Formats: sequence, structure tokens, C-alpha cells
Amino acid sequence: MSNNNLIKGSLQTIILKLLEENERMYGYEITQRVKELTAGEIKITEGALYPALHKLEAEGLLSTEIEQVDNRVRKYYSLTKDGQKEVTSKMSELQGFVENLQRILTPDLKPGFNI
Amino acid sequence: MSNNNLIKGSLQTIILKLLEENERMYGYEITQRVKELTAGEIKITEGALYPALHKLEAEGLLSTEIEQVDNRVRKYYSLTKDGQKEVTSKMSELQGFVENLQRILTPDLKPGFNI
DNA sequence: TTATATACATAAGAATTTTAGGTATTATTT
DNA sequence: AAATAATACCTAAAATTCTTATGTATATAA
Repeated sequence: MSNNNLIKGSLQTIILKLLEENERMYGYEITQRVKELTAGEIKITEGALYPALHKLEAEGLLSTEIEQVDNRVRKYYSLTKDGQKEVTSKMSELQGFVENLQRILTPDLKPGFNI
Repeated sequence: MSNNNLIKGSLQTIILKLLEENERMYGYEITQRVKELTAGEIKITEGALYPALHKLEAEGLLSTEIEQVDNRVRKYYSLTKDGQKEVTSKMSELQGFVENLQRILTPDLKPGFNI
């Protein structure tokens, strides 16, 4: 796990959104899914991921179940009720931010453009 | 000046891009332009802006001229040669990151979608 | 005359991430 | 058989970037 740049601030949203789509996932699985979805361009570092998961759990947005698979411990995360509400909120926050970014960075384009 | 959050790291790109479009700008002007372009939704704080400008100047991407306007000091920033190259690089980096973000967060959509 | 706008700046603290380590099992390669 | 990579968790120091709070100073508006 290493190098990307950027991502700062969007990691929580990524975690929550992936869990909205997948019911439950474990940490390592999240890193692999992101790598796969972005053709290896975004690599979630473990030093960023695990503290983020622990924080979301401490905030009551995620719950955990530990399972034994092939003598290896897996810690599965799922959205709580509060977590489910938070996904929507965090997603529209991020979407709004990206739209504003585009307004700043591509001043020629009008609303409703293509990337 | 207050609250935004999200995508820490895009401030440098914003500064460089605005200077690519405007030849020269001073700090306060940048905060106002961003506020105006985003209908007040993104407010660049001075505590973030000035250190960022100083850092870009220290890296040789920006140059400065100080001017007196109505008894008030203004510090105008312009892109250096290196700065001009860096805009392109930073812009495609950010654009690529946003595309990857969309791949993670909107798995239904195919490349070339609308925001 | 008091507050707001313009215009710069810094410094403490918070939040997030990178880098670098650590443990342990299983699978693959040499 | 031994070494490496992959799977799977974790933490801690340092770096980076941002917020919040302050400070200075002039001009304008209430």
C-alpha cells in the first residue's frame, strides 16, 4: 500500500459509500475494491484506513463483527442506522464540493457539463 | 472567512489555475473570486491562503510584486515559467482524481457521464 | 464612532495522511 | 526447503493542510 496524493477528506465518504453498496466489508477488502475500481490509481494506505474505520465506529456510524476465515481473523464492518443517514449527507456534500471545484477550475463551462 | 472542508490539497491547484486565467492576482482578490464563483459556498480562509501562497512562491512557482493602492499594500502574484508548467500537471492530477472518485462513488455510471 | 470592508500576516491546535514499523497465517516462487 | 508475496489486522511518529484565533493598518459605511 502506498502513494496517491489527494483523497484528503474523501476517505470517510468512500468507506461509507462502499458499505452502502456492499452490506458488509472488511478493511483489506476495501483497499482491494478501491484499487480495482480505479485501475490501481488510488491505493488506500492501511495507516489511513484503519484509523478512519475506528473513528467511524467510535462515532456510531459503523458496527463490526469479527470472523475466522481460514485461521485468519477478519473484521467486518457494516453501516448502522446513523451510518445509513450519514452516507447521503456526506455524498451530497462531496458532490456539491466537486461541482464548486469545477466552477472554479473550468470557468468556460456551464452547469450540466461532461467530464 | 470560514468553513468548507473536503479535498485538502486542491487549494494549490485552485490558486495556480486562477493565476493562469488572470495573469496576476493578490491574495484578497483570490478569496473574493472563489466566493463569487461558488455563490459563497467555498470560502478560502486567510490562514490557509497566505501560507499556501508563500509555499508556492518558495517553490518557485509564483513570483510577487508589491504595489501601493490607495495607501494600502497589495502583493500581486504571477505564475513563473515553472508555475505555468505546474498548472497543467496539477490540473490533470486533480481531474484524474475526481474521475477516480466518481468511479468509486457512482459504480453504475460509465465514463463520460454528467454531474 | 463603531462596525465593516480591504489587505497583509502568523501561530496554536485539529484533522488527516504518509511513512514506517509490528504480528501472524497462507500461498507462491525460487 | 526457504524466501517472498499476499492476506489481514494494528499502531505510532512525522508531515501536511486546514481551522480558528489573533494582530496590524487604512478606508468606508452606518
